[in-house]
Formats: sequence, C-alpha cells, structure tokens
Amino acid sequence: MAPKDTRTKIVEAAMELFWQKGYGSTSIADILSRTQLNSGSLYHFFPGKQDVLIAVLDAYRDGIEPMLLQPAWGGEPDPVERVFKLLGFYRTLIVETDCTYGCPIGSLALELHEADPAVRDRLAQNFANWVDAVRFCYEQAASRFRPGTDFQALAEFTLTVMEGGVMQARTHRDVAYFDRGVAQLRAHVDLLLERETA
Amino acid sequence: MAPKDTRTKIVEAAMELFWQKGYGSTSIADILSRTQLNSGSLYHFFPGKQDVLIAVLDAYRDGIEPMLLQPAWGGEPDPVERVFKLLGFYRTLIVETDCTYGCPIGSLALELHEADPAVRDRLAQNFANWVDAVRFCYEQAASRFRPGTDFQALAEFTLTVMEGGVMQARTHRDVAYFDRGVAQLRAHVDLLLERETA
DNA sequence: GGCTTAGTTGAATAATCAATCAAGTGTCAA
DNA sequence: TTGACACTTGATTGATTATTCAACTAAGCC
Repeated sequence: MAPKDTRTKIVEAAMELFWQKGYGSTSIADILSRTQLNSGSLYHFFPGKQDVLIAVLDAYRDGIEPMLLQPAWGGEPDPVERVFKLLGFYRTLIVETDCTYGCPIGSLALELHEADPAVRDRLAQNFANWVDAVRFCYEQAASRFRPGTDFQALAEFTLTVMEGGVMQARTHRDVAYFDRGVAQLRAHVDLLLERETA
Repeated sequence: MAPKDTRTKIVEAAMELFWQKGYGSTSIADILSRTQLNSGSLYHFFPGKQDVLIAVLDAYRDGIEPMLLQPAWGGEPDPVERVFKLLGFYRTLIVETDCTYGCPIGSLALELHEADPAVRDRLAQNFANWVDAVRFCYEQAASRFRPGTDFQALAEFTLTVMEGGVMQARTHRDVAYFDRGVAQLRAHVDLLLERETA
C-alpha cells in the first residue's frame, strides 16, 4: 500500500500539472512541492522525468472508461446521442475552466515534437482508444446510417472536431467556437442519418 | 539596412526554432548559435524572449498572404477549390516533413496555456486571419451554396479540420489521418453545394 | 579632429533545472 | 536480536536558463 500510495500521488500530481502547464514547463520541483515529497522518493519510483510522463499517459489510457466515458454519457441509451453527450462533457470542462481547458492528450501531442517512441506510441494509443469508443457508438447505430458509411473516418472526424473546437475556444476565450464546430458535426451526422427521406 | 538585418535574422531563426521545438524548449542560446549573434545584440532589439515571440507572431500575420495563400492556390480560379488547394498545401508540408509537421500557430496556441494577453491576442488574430481568408473563398461562391449557409462557421470548421488532421497525422505518423479528415469536409461541403439536385 | 549614437561583444550573474547519493527510517521475517 | 529490504531524506552537483552590463567598434555629422 505504502509504495503504491506514493507512486499514485506522483502520477496524479503530474497529471494535473502537465495538463495545467504542459510537460516542459512542469519541473520535478513542481511535482515535489505539490506532493510534499523529496526528490529521492520520486527517483526511487521513476528513473527520470520522462517515465513520469509515460505513467501519466498510461493512467489516461486506463481511465478513459471510468473517468471520461461513463460520467459523460450517464444513462444515455442512444449511441449517437452518446457521442454528443461526450462532446457536451468537454463543453462543460471548457466553461468550468473559463475557456482555459485544453485536452491533455492533444496538448502533449503538439508539445512533444520529437518525442521518444515510447511516448509517441502512448499518445497515439490514447487517441486510438478515444476514436474506438466513438466508432463503437456509431456502429451500434449502423442500421440508421447510410449504407457504406465509414465509421472509422467519422469517429476520427469527431476527434478532430473536439480538438479543433477546444483549441479555438481557448485561443479566443469563447465557447462559441466550440459550439459552432459541434453544430457543424451535428449537421454532418444528420445528413448521414437520413433514413426517413430515402 | 544593417540594423533591420539583424532583427529579421533573429525573427526568422526564432520562427523556425519555435516551429521545430516549440517556444519553451527553444533557448535564447539556440537562437544565438543559429544566427551567429551575441546575446547583447538580441537584447538590443528585444527586451526579452517573449518579445521575440511577439515579433514572430506578427511575422506570421504579415506573411499569411504572400507565404501561405498565394503559393497554396497558385492560379486556381474556383474559390471553393482554393480552400482545398490550401488544405492540399498543408498535406505537402506534412509529407515533406515525414509527418512531423505541426501548424506553428496551433502548436503555440496549445503550448502557451497561461499566455500574456499580448501573445494570446496575436494567436487569436492569426487564427482569425486564416478563417477570414477561407470565409472569403466560400462567400465568393455564395450563390452555389444552400441559402442560409453560415460561411463563418464553415470557415472555422475548415480550420478545425486542418488543425485536427495535422495533429492526428503527426501523432500517428500517417498522412492518411489528415486525408480522411479532408475527405469528410469535402463531403460536408458537397452536400452544402447541392444546387443541381434541388 | 572630436561628439554622438546605433550596434556589438562576450564574460558574468543569479535562478532554475533534472538528477544523484550517502545516510537515514521503518518494517518485516528468521 | 539480527539482517534484509523498501522507502525516505535533503543537501548537492553540474548543466542550462534568461538576462545584464561595461567596454568596444564603426559610421555620420559638425
């Protein structure tokens, strides 16, 4: 218990700090002062700073289901609406942070240009998991979509809309940029759902 | 001539370095070694590092027309095709950099979380200029679009697709992610252009 | 020749960075 | 009681950071 306690304390603090200030601008000292630990303890569990980052990315990977998807779509039964519930969840994050919110994975993906393969793989894996979850939603409603709809592409597109919307909303400090992006996606999906018109 | 020469040398070097390594990871020493200048020269023209960043953002703002738009759409006359020529230009940048390309503005926008207002304003201005140029393209073809089409939202959506596509293509080191995003946008625009079907 | 001024030089400074390590503490099990 | 082990302490290292500054050069003007 004791050993894992320290480890998770470090990972949780690093998760928040990397999200708030980015990886490069977060110092080991930042993590230590927030956790009230000494450097020796941190370096007992992690060979170096990059390994803390890897642990953080693994934590996001393991937490997507309980910490993002389930809270986001609550009891929503309709799979397509679940996608937009998820986007709505990001909207509340944007609003709650006064339009300061940035997707932690997206921010790290853009910050770490020449990243180590171990880091890059985990970033890609996080994106892939997100896309998989959304694709699964769309596929559950496959019968309502136009035949031949590419659900993988549509799910990637949904991620694109989320990331682009978050980026613009934060830069302009205005949720409306996010909202307009989601509205465009909604129109796009609605056109792909035209069963009754056919 | 001589004074301005040094200034632009610094701005051009910083432009490339910020694009390659980001703002935080680029040191003044990096800029000095690339320009073969001494620190005193740099601090003669710029009060501090952030002022170099501001000059870089101003350079992007002033360079969007001659350095991005005109090369991108060459002699293309059709305004809608110009938008996709622009996206095609980003595609070549992605390919030429082995899927390492990141939009300099987008990367800086995500990196600089708690940015100075002077910096944030310029980032927003750069986005706004890009969107304005694209919106102008769409508006030139207004008669071909469905009545009531929101060209501002469509142009913002185009920026979203570009940024999201670039982000995913780089993270997965695969242009196909960018291509699929553009294809989705193309389908979206085509549906908005259905004149002949009406 | 002198005066001014814009630009340059490059060593120095103080802060901060990731990382190290020898000396400790506490907890087991034999 | 002893020894092994996991973990902690915190001062320290050496590299790197942005920034400063007094001295210097060169060019233009009177």
